[in-house]
Amino acid sequence: MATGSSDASDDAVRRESADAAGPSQRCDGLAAQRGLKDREEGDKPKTLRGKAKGADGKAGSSPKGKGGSGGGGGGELLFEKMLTSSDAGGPGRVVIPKVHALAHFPSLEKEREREVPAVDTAGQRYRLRFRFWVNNQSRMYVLEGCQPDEAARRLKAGDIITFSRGANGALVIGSRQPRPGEPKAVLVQGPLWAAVLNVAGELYQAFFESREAALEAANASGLGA
DNA sequence: AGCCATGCACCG
DNA sequence: CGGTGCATGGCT
Repeated sequence: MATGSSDASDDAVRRESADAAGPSQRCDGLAAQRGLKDREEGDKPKTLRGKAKGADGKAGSSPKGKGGSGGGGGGELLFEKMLTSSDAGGPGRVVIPKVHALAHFPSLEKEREREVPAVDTAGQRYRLRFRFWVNNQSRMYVLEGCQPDEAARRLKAGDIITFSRGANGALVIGSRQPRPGEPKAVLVQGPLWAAVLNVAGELYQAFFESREAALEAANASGLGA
């Protein structure tokens, strides 16, 4: 494969989808994000991968042993997801990315739905339903019954919901705010373009209102070419 | 080719 | 009229 060189430009510029009718929230400024590097299977800008272990998010490279977190104090982080407006808005249905659904939730090979007991970090217990919808020739996995938790935590689109496994194996739900500088792309509405910029040797992600502007900035920063 | 966000039709 | 389940479309 001869890809190689200018991968950056293609990967760097990606369009954010517009949410038809909504409060016109313009991004006139510049949202910067440091440290882009998650890249594994099907990763979406909206799906954040948890690499932080129990303590603060120190960017350490862990050699893949599962129990890395070891004693942390709270539980082993399974994955987290930034809530979309669909996740947070209505009936409390949270779409679970397939890879995580298959990895961390009970298999639905035979059942169409499965009850998943869960506890939040405050000790409140919830009864969630893990199920799937048929979509095209595949499946879409959804966690239902999240509304109480979303309400209790005042979760809105752009907030991050975390799924951990407690010591007893129970599913633990938590949430956190995106750290400053973390992409809140889901909150941005309207047709925007993003570019990865090289600013003084540090990588940033910036959003623009036109593809041209994004490309121009990318070129200027030295990553476009 | 596939995923997922979201709209919406249908059914209670 | 509200919610479930689905289909479509945008994006990777």
